[in-house]
Amino acid sequence: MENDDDQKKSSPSVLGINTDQKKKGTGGEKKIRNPRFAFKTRSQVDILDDGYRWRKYGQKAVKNNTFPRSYYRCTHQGCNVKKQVQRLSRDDAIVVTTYEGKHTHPVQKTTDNFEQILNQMQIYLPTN
DNA sequence: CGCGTTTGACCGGCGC
DNA sequence: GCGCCGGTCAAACGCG
Repeated sequence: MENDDDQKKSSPSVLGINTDQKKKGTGGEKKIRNPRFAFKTRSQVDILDDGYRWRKYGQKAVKNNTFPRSYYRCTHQGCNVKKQVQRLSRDDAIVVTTYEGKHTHPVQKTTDNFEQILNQMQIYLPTN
């Protein structure tokens, strides 16, 4: 078998993905940047339905925090938006939701409840 | 049946 | 040069 490479994993060849994750180019520079903004919400659950569908792709513990952080990604065609949810170690009742990227599709669910959540959430603009 | 979720393992970059 | 950390992906399973 060919094992040449047995190395496993690897290869994302077929995926072809892309996105732009990091790439450095030579200068080219893309115009697009990933807008990042975070929300501080007071909730007991990290799953806040903002009207979009999210798929969890990982969970890792954070330093300085006894609670783990959850990574979510938007499952829309052409919508490469990423979202991360983290709980404050000091206030387990506070949930911080960070959105990265911009949605290319409009929301059709508009959860009214979400509107109420906005009422409790505070906006955080990274020192960006 | 399809989708979403979970866990483990791997990779790259950086520091010293 | 090496080790460490963070971050992401893959596969498999269960549910409605």
